[in-house]
Amino acid sequence: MKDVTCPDSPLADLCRQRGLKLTGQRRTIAFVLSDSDDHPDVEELYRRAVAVDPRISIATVYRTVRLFEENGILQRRDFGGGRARYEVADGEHSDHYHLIDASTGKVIEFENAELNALLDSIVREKGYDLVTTRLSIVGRRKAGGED
Amino acid sequence: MKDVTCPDSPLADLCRQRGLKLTGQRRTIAFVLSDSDDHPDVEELYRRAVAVDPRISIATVYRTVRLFEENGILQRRDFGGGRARYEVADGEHSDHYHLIDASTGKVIEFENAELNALLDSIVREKGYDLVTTRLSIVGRRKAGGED
DNA sequence: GTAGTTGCAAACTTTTTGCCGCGCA
DNA sequence: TGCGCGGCAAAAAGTTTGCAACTAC
Repeated sequence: MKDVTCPDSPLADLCRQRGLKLTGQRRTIAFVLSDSDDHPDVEELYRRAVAVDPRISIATVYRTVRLFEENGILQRRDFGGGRARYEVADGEHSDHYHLIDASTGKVIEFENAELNALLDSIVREKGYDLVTTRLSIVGRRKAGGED
Repeated sequence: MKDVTCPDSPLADLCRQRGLKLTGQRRTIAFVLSDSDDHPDVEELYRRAVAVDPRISIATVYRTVRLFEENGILQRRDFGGGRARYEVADGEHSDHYHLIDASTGKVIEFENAELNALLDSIVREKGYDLVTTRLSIVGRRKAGGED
């Protein structure tokens, strides 16, 4: 009995496109991920997935997250703090970066074309083609800034 | 009996300057670190330290590395691969970045003034003061490059 | 029908911690 | 001499895996 606990999602489609079996658990995890615009770690992902369908174990979340990463569906990020965090890989080219608030740990995403170009030229000059950039800037809110 | 297993080192001095007790183990670890220009993880550090003085436990390496980090002597880096890696913090301002060879995993350090300036202005524009930058670029050696 | 997937619990890996004797300042 | 440090081994925290049952295709 195919007992659908949650609807399809863009990530579920991607999953099919890559020829991966779309099990109930994967559909759920894909749904949760499609619905997230932050950078959850595995435990947080597990919490959200269980809220949708309690028949998911954390081992499955780990396995799925790894599978999705290997298939270019997810990207692993490391913001310090010991646990891996994940976000949807937005195709080859909307490179974005992370500004981390030093006091709150909050992650702010941003893009910057000039930065893209500069990084590209630096790497090229050293004889490499740019594959991925991982940039996190830790910053402290300037005195006089709004709360 | 003060039984010196290894000489003082720039990091040992720094250690004293911060008012930290300079024990034999710390001197050894400081020595090993001063002597390293790569990015060892704790286990590698432990291996190198034990080679100098076998009376060191891995717990001490963990404790020392954390202590040094808290005192701005070391910086923790995350190149993926699960374990934290460390390098000597070169004072406030010789910010440098890492280019990681996608095929070999080799880490190439570089500096770039233009990049420093651009990052600084980006962060400032968002109302923050730059504290630290963590930038790793993964690149693949261009076809036709030397080996 | 079958190969691939899941849940569970146990194993593993990396890092932290409690306790007590010891060494640095 | 006193307070903090280090060794040891056990515990925590995060992640992976073996196995038998199950499910998508």
